[in-house]
Amino acid sequence: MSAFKPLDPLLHSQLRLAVMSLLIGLDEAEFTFLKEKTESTAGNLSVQLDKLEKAGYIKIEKSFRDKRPLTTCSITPMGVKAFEEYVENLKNYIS
Amino acid sequence: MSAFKPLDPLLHSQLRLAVMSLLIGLDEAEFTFLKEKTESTAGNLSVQLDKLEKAGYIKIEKSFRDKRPLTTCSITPMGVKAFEEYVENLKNYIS
DNA sequence: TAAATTGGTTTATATCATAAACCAATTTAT
DNA sequence: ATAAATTGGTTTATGATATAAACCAATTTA
Repeated sequence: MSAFKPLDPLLHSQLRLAVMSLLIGLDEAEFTFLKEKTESTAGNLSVQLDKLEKAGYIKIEKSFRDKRPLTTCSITPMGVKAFEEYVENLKNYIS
Repeated sequence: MSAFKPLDPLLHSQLRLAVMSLLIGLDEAEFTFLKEKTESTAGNLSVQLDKLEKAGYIKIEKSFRDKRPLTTCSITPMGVKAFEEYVENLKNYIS
């Protein structure tokens, strides 16, 4: 019991975890919203969103609004599962 | 409320967190015990213990037992505080 | 006395997080 | 009209980090 299960390295990152934490409670979120909430730089956020998308944890949709580019993110079922598993595993470390 | 407070980078590491998690429940622990429990390599563990010690989070004592080197670790009050704060901050991310 | 084991440390490497630099388009100021 | 600033990002560079691999000294076993 209570062994230290490995923590998904993709989620064990402050910014990516914060993003997932936000997305899990929302239908979708815009790039700028995530940037504000996480207080990250655009560059860092862009890179980390890419990684989450490549892992299949989030979906990224690009469109235009008021002639401006608009990036919208949402968590996937895979992402939800990964997040929940990460949290479960983490509990062994902090309880 | 529920802002993403920064996570102490020294604790936001799987192995170091596991070590702290073990030490917080014990008076002291031997190197080999930590190695077994965390399923880490000796090299990795050695490096991470060094970092925790340099941060003042743990105390490392070296002695001999049965003519063999014996490394014993214990958490410091500073370490306890840092761990507790880390856990508190982490909760914003996973709840 | 050679080989294996114990209990580690040091070094090398590959990955990661992050910031800095950049880019295209739009809006605002002159 | 055009230059400067802003928006909404992406790409690139770099320094830190985690980890494994190599190493070392002493002891024990074959």
